[in-house]
Amino acid sequence: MRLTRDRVLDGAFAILDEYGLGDLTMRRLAASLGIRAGGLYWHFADKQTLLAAMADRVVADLRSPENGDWRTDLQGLVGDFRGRLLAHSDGAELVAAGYALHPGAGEPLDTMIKILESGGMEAESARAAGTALIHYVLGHTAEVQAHGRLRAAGALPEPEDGDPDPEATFELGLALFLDGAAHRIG
Amino acid sequence: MRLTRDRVLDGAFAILDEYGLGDLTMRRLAASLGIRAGGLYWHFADKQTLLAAMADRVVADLRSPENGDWRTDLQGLVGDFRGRLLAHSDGAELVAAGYALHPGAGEPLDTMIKILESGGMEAESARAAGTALIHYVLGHTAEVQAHGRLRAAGALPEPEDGDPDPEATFELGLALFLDGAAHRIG
DNA sequence: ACCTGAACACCGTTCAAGT
DNA sequence: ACCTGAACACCGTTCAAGT
Repeated sequence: MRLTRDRVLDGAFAILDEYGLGDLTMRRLAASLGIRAGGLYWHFADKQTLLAAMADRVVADLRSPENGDWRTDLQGLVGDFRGRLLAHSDGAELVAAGYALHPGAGEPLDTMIKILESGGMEAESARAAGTALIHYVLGHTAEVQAHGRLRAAGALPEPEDGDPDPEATFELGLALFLDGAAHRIG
Repeated sequence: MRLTRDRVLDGAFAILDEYGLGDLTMRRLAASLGIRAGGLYWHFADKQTLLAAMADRVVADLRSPENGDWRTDLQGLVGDFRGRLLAHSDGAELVAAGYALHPGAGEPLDTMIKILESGGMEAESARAAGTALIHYVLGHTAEVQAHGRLRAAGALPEPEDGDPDPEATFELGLALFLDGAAHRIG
């Protein structure tokens, strides 16, 4: 059976989730699909385009809630966004890399801006706040996933009882951010 | 003359600043130093170790101000940190990559925590706040530098008059963050 | 101690040619 | 339209051997 862009992406995610971003090579992907590396270039212009398409799929169709309470809405969106990143190995790194290409990256930023504006925040502040929030989520999640990878490889010790829970740390940082936004809204 | 670790690092920064992180290869670096690629492995265990040493040098000896006003101190530290990243091409990406290895990365995080605690913030909140702030600075700066690189390569249009100034956006996001911290301090 | 020479096991990408 | 075969121009890393 001939391949489609979608089936190539399916194969790419299979390798990503089983072996990680570092082992996702064009030659390996091609082999897993039963073709030669050169054949992939009929479906995607280059590797960067393929990775961008993967990033797009990871964050596609994020729910854009409409409860009226901006804080709850934003919290829900961030949780959904973060959940998508965590659903794939190196998901945050993948999305962060694609993020540099098409600046806005559309999906999460625009919705965040809308939510903040609906809460009464001025346009330019809302853009800055949304950008900051996305950088925070991407950075924190990428670090969590990187540590998980290193730990699995034995390059990092197992977490001890004393050290901070990443989940709790994330929520604390998010709360801090939301407090800042609330202060700006007034 | 025989090489030292320091002179290898000098050569690495020369390539980084002139050609970018993507062109910083072991073979290219060796050639610029007048040796073969294999010779580099006497000075550094592998490329990752070399990059980590570069990242350490970028953020080495950050000033840790002590004015008493936590907000001014933190703003100064962040400005210094960000300045260091901007001083080298792809500086933010370099430091962010090294950041995943030794989690705390020492330098900026510990100082931030101290400043926040001196302002009266509880320990766990201070750690979360510092982590969030570093992710924000790294993420925002990496994006600014990536756009600069893409623009230089003609892959991104020149900035128009209407669109937001990255510097102003950064300051807005930082102010928002500081407001959140102030709220938590009470 | 510091580096060469040469190899090993890979990469991404291109492109004429096949079907 | 979709892919092969084969090449091009690279990578990081290892390691016996040289000086």
